[in-house]
Amino acid sequence: MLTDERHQYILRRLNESGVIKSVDLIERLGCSESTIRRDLAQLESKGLLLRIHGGAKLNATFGAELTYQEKTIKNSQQKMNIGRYAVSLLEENDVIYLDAGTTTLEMIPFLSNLSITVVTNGIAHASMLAERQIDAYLVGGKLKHSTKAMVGAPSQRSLMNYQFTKVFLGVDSIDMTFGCTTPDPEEASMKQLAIERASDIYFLADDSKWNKVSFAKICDVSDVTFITDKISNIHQPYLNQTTILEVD
Amino acid sequence: MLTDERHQYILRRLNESGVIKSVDLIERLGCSESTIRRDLAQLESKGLLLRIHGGAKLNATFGAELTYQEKTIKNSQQKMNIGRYAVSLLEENDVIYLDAGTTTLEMIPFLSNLSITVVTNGIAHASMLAERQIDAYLVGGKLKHSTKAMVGAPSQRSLMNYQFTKVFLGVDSIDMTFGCTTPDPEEASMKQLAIERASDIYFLADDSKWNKVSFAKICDVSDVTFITDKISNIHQPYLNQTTILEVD
DNA sequence: GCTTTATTTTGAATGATTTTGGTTGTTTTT
DNA sequence: AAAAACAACCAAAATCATTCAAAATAAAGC
Repeated sequence: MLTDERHQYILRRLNESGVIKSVDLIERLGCSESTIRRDLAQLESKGLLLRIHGGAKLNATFGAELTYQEKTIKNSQQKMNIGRYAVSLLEENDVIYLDAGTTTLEMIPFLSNLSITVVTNGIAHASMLAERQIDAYLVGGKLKHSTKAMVGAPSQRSLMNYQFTKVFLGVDSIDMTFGCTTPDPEEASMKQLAIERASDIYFLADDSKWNKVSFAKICDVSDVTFITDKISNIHQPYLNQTTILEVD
Repeated sequence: MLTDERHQYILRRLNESGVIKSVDLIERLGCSESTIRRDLAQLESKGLLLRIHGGAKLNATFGAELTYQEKTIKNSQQKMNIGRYAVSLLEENDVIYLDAGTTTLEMIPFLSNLSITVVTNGIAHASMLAERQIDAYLVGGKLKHSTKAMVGAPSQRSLMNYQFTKVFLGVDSIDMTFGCTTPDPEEASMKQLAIERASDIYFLADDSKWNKVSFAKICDVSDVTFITDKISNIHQPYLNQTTILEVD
């Protein structure tokens, strides 16, 4: 990984979130503590960020927005944690399905050097997998512009050619009574089909997804396993009805 | 491989991803470290990129915001002309196949606002088509890392679901007696299959592709129509045996 | 046409420079 | 006081600029 790539990643991450931990950068970028420390020192000397104990934060000129940013930071760090945890569930020679979506995208940096095969319906996912030289198959079909995902009948037919050991899906909304839902019915169909093609189904969901309902139903909460954080926010009844893996 | 071909490839990769590693270029272009270094130095002196330790990045003045089209103007007038000409052949409601590869990529900027449907096996193509909100279908199958193209048996099966009005293909080498050839047999198979699925077949080829031979044969020169420039460089016998459209 | 002679391009070798990951011991936080 | 994070340093690795000879290409002459 190039120095400039790291710098850009750090700044991007910082801009969308406001704060970043060194340990997260070390793990996510896959380089040593020294390197990250040097990166942060260099960026600070250019006035692009302020170092704090344990990481760095945005230059204080944007002070007013900090509260909003602190929210988004959590989301993006959360997603990374969820991604890492999801990958830790994998075993040698697994064949997994990676649903299109930003949360599942966070799994890919952790997939390098594992002997697994990935099937996905996300263009961004495919591109990232190719760059990291991970064995991957892409589901064919109609390209959905807004999410760069493959959906529709041909995609579903294409998906039926495969059988998976584990399936990782993103989801928009989770509700105890209405189940898992998402705005686009065609995406919901794809997810349903994937669910039928493996026994281990994982939904990746940060805490913003809970207690909401969208248009199209995917499945009931009792059918799958959730990988999430902030289990404290989740209403008690969920815990009895579903399997929830908490990411620390 | 010609100097200009390398330069164009470097700039294209740069436009796609923003940064590029020297080692990647060495491996992909199959030439020595010195050559790549010289290339990068030359392109930097023209102000087309900025060298960084380990590779190069986009010139900040070009910025990420410049459209693909604008950047291409500086880089490769030739291929852009070929792309524009190819698009001028399209009619309302055409269903076309766009082969993966850098030359066919040049068609996409001109496709906006046409009511056509595109099928492709290139990840980069799909991404670009989605950004421009062009109706597109992606062929499923195995992802080839180096070219980000879909190849192999599942892709071929996937391709057989479609029928096209026009097919646009890239090609590595053209020779009057050996026909059209390309280094990877699997890519050759994909092209062959596409050829069978339409009556109007166009090969996009700048003048560096002529009078060369690669490993895997696609078809004879008499079977297809070529879109090219610099017709003066092309040996006379070609003109009798094939259809060649010259781009001005 | 063919051969010989410049010119350009390329790849390898050298040593200088930069980047990197680990180690040390110190400082900060809990 | 223990754990985590830190800065400073060092040696190994990667990348770099420079040089030079071989190879490929173009030009000139026959």
